[in-house]
Formats: sequence, C-alpha cells, structure tokens
Amino acid sequence: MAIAAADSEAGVARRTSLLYAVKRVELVVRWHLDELLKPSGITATQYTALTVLEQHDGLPAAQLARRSFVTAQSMADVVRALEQRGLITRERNPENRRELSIHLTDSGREFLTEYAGDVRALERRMVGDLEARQVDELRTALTKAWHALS
Amino acid sequence: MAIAAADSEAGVARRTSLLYAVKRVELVVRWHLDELLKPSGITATQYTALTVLEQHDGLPAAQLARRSFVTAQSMADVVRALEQRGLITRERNPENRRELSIHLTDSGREFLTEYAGDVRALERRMVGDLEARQVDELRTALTKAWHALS
DNA sequence: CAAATTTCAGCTTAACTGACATCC
DNA sequence: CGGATGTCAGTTTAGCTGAAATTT
Repeated sequence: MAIAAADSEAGVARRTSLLYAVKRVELVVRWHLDELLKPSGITATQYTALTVLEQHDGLPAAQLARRSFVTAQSMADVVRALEQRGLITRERNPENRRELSIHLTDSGREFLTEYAGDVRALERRMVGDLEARQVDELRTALTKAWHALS
Repeated sequence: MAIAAADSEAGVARRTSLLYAVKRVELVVRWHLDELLKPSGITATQYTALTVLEQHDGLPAAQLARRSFVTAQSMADVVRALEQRGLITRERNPENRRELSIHLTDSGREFLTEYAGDVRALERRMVGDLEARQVDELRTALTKAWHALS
C-alpha cells in the first residue's frame, strides 16, 4: 500500500511527507531483501521470524507472530515451512503443556550466519550517505515513531 | 512482509535492526491511515494516488503508478475507482493521443482538504517525541536511504 | 523498430477472519 | 471463567504477470 506523497520538483523544494518517505524506503528495502533471499527459498517473513528467534529462543508461535507483526494463524504457515526445512524445531514446553517452544536448529543458525553478511551489507548500503551519528539518530527516531503510534 | 529483528530486552540494550525498525513503523502507520480513511471508503493506495495528483496534476496513469509504487496495471484499478467516485477525471492529452491525463476534480480536492487535518495529525503524533530539527533529519535520512537503494 | 501508455484477462499467494479445542 | 496458545477451514483481495493495441 501507499501513503501521502510530496516530493521536490524542478526548483520547488517541497517537503516530502514523512508517511510517504517511510513507505518508499520500506518498499525498496523489501525488494532488495526479497532479491537477496530468493536463492534460498526463504521469504522475507520467514527470515524475520528466524531473526526474532535468534534473539528470543524458545518463543511460542503466538509470541513470535506478535514480534513479526503477523497474526498467529499466518505465523502457523511460516513455522510449518521453517520446520519442514529443518531450520527450527518445536518442542512441548514442560512448564506449560499447551505451548510449543520454538528453537533454531544448528542448520537454522547456519542459515542466519550465511545471510548475515548480505543483510548487513544491504543495511549499510541503505545508510551509506549518512554519518554514523546520523544512523543512530535514524534508528532512534524510527523507534520513537513506532512507540508513539503503538 | 517483514525484516531483520533485534530489540532491547530487560537490561541488554541490543541495537534494533534498521530494516526491522523501518518495517514496523511502516506497518503501524499504515494501520492508522487505514483506520483514518475507513469511513471515507478510500484505500490508502487510492489516497496516495490522490496526493500524488495533488502535486502533479495531469499525470498519465502509468506515471502515477510509478510515483505510487505500484504497476500500471494495478493503478488502472485505482484510477477506475477514483473516477467512479468522481474524485478524478481523465481526458485525452491533446499533445499525445495515447495518454489520458488525470486531473483532480473539485470533489477530489475537497476530499483531500477534508482529510488533510487528520493525516497531518497522524504525522505529528508519529514524531511527537522528536524535536523539529530531528524531524527534518528523519525526513532527510529516509530520503537518502531511499535514493541509496533505488 | 524500440519505448511508453492503456487495457483485458487470469492468477497467486500471502495474510486475513472465524471457529474451536486445549490448557493455565 | 477469562485469557493464551495452537490449528483447521475458508476467503479475499490487492497487486502481480502476461499479452495485445495504440501511439510516438
């Protein structure tokens, strides 16, 4: 989807709408990420889930869904795919019999290692025209913006 | 869909991935925009097209598509919907007989005026925790990031 | 002839809503 | 019982690809 436009034009320095600015960055980032992951057969959504797991091992699917910004039902498909590829395993949480804790397998960790470089390169390329301080400020601003609307 | 995760967690101040940060802002912004536009029956995509037209009156659909980040085929549906609602008109460009120049109608302009306040409020709320200088830097950083990946 | 615009047709596929069982 | 979690089923719908006509 899209958002409010506004761009500079021959001479006139019109301020780009922030909503539009966020949108287009997200779109171009997604496009690059899709390209980058294409050979692996892993979708960007699946990749996100893996990186979330990397930081929060043992999460149940429902919580993984929240952190990945999809519904639990959608996450079920993602989890199934990742499990079939052997990148994750699920095991009953002994503390809570209704939960299935999800863990990265060695293969899953290897996968993340394999692509970490490319993803980092993408991120670096994205902020290639910014100074380190500006990158930090961008991250901070985005995080604050997210909190403000959540 | 989504992107590389990484967040702060009890104590540990892990740096949030920029890709993840952009993604989640985009998602929450879209959610608010959808809510805001829901009563009007206009989708966020249609709204974007209208704001693009506001700045570039007379654009043919194919160019409108590019600026709205969708294909020409997708834009055709958007344009049809907007035309049916009387928010835009299309007329053959006398300079170029294959083109259909798209123009906002008075009704289209009224629509934009009607929602401009709410959209601006959303944007302001989004950057409510930032100083004016930081907002400008955010806009600049996002624009540079987009250019760097385009 | 290549490139741009428009439009018809068909699809796909990712994510959604709804519903329900299980468990704490 | 309220609130999570997991899972089955069905749907949608937005945007896509493909293809062709027209014009420059």
